[in-house]
Amino acid sequence: MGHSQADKREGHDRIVRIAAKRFREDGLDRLSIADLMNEAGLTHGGFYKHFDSRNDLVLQALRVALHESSTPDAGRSRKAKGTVPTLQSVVKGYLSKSHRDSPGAGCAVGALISDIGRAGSDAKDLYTKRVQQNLDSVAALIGDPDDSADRAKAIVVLSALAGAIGLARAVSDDRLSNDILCTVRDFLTASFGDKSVSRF
Amino acid sequence: MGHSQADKREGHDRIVRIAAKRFREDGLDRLSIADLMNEAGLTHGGFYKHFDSRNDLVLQALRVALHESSTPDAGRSRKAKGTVPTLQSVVKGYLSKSHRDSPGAGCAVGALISDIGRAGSDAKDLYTKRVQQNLDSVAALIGDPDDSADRAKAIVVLSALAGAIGLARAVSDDRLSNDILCTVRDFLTASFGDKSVSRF
DNA sequence: TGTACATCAGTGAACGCGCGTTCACTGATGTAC
DNA sequence: TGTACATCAGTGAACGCGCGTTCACTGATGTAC
Repeated sequence: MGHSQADKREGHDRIVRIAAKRFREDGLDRLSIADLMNEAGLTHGGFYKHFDSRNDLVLQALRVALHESSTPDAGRSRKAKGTVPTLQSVVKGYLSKSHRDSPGAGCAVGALISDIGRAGSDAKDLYTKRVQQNLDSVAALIGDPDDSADRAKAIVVLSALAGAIGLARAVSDDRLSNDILCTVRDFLTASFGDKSVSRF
Repeated sequence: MGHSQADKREGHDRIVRIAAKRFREDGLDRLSIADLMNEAGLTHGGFYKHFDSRNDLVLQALRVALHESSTPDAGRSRKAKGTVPTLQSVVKGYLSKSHRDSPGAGCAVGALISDIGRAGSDAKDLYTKRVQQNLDSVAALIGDPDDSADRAKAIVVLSALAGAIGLARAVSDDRLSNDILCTVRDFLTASFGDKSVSRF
């Protein structure tokens, strides 16, 4: 338990990273400061040496969660992360069982979709920027990010991805959950996967 | 403030309906029993004459929320509700601004998608049944609910609807929010709207 | 139809608990000389 | 290089508050005679 400046930065980062994970798993409301600090190996009193308030933490952790899960990477396997992403590889990773079962390490746009609708405007703004960036990335994978038809396709892809991962996580029937993952994955790769053969 | 059996039933229904609305607006965690009873015109102590516990309320209200928002109707305008639903009319209602802006009166599958993933198995089971029913309804609108290709299309439609309404609510940029609504609406009606010209 | 009585929906004070936040304190860190 | 001192990350008790839940009580309802 050091007291140096480097120790503080390290502790701060650890707290934020844990929160970024827990928020994606449990939503923005359920994580208590005592639990968080305990998980970080600290006591709850020190929290305010790092953050102005709980809401300050939410914003910082949300920023980190959104950052470490930029869509083209979220859910992709470690192996796939070294390679050049394609729409196929992104969709395959996003709608994988491992991504479904590890929301804390996955895409915050998908994991927090209902929560952000009820959150403050600062959180919504952060989220919105990430969605815009994701639309750009996906549009670039499909074709030309400046082409409005490709942007439209990207909107459809993002909506289908977010809806499918959410439904797959919500549903208690394993067969149905897997079915949602596979069906939407196959549909998106078939419809948008190949730049030259897009049917939309 | 009557004390008759009819009064009790009426009060019970009122409490559950208010909860069903508030849960869709604010999620399953934020509604307090005191607030709920107050909104129903009662005092908090009487709550346990109606429910075993808060979780009992959650389950009853979830059941009602899921029931009064079976997908083919959720979000459809009052005018449209009298007519025979088509995929077009359902999609149009679901991805309308009025549905986006009134989650408390809309589809619980969309409004609670993140929340149910973190809820208990009873809640997940109720939700899952509704999703299955919605898949059947949508598959019937597209073609044959027993045909696996039409079922696959229904899965895509439901995922896109849930993702689009969630994103449209989460995003703070009005232009983007409207764009998501319109783009996904146009895509779904163009791709699945006409039974004879489906391209998937 | 009228009376006596059991039931029970609704009331509001009270409970223990966990929450976010504050604060006086400790002791390692980093700096000035 | 060694010493004195200011800083400040981390500690843990304490705060007020709102939560879900319990309970003794009230008085209208519904029933038995």
